[in-house]
Amino acid sequence: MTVIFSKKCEYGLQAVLYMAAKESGCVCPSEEIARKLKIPKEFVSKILQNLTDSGIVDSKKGKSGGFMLAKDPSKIRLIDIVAAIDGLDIFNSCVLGFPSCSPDKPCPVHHNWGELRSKAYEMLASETLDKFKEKTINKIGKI
Amino acid sequence: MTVIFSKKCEYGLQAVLYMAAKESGCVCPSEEIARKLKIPKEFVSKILQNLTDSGIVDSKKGKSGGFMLAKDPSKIRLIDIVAAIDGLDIFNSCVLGFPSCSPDKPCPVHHNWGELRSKAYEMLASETLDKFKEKTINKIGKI
DNA sequence: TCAAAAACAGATTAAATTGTCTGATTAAAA
DNA sequence: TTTTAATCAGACAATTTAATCTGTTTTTGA
Ligand code: SF4
Ligand code: SF4
Repeated sequence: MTVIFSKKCEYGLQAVLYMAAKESGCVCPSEEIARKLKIPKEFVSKILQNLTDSGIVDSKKGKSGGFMLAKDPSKIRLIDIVAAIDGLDIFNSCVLGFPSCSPDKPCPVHHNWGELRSKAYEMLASETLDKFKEKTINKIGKI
Repeated sequence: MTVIFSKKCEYGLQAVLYMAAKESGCVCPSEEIARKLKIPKEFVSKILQNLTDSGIVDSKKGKSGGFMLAKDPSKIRLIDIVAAIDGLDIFNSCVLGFPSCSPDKPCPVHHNWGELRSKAYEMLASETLDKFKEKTINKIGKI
């Protein structure tokens, strides 16, 4: 059951939050991330490779290599990860699945849903990763 | 790309809204619903059979048969359809996909997301189908 | 009575998503 | 210099979801 984001996106968000909670610049191998978040290693590795292409994370090959954030946490928002993985189409789509949403043909829940979409976007766009550090540590456990 | 609900659920919601927009008690064959909503006939038929089992719609077999609402539109809420098809688990799940959500281990967006979930639930639970008639007609076209 | 049109049941296929594997390349450390 | 541990690329497998098909039963209306 999908809430909003694909598994790929959920794992990507979790992984990036995890990295942001560590000392800045420190290198995390995908094995560590997978173990801490209890998600498949190869999968998270693939996802982080994607995010590397998107310029959100950086990677270091070879022994004692791994992934790290490409920018300062204060420069990364959750919505950036969502945009890179799932895209931003959800924020223009209808909950009821009606095609061609337009203001002159509003669906039955248009007003409410439009507002919720905006709030959700705002939630993901207004704060940067550095704001989440403590809560991430509390949620995931010791880092 | 799933917004929140599965295709099954989206189609179910649309079909029920469609039926509620017609004169009460009138019979809609799945072919008509599929044509008007531009969704696969066999699929919507399956979904309405499910909703029949759930007691939300009723069916009439044989020639000039079809589906109809089992109760008065003022007795049906959108959340009832969601509950019957996708279930209500989304309203207890985390957007970030973290397991075991609990108040003492809130995830980084706990407060915001909790509020959005409640608002979404409210949107689907507070009004009954009869309130949506006009808007549905405007959205789907002449009925 | 009988042909047509519908729901219904259940099997099957198709597509998308999720997860795994293999091997190549790279770089650090022993 | 060689071993080890990592990313990376791309194929592959498994699972879930979406959609279709086949046939049966039921009912109406010609
Ligand atoms: S106008 Fe209606 S159909 Fe379009 S997104 Fe808003 S709620 Fe959905
Ligand atoms: S507490 Fe955190 S993890 Fe749990 S549902 Fe709320 S936001 Fe998600």
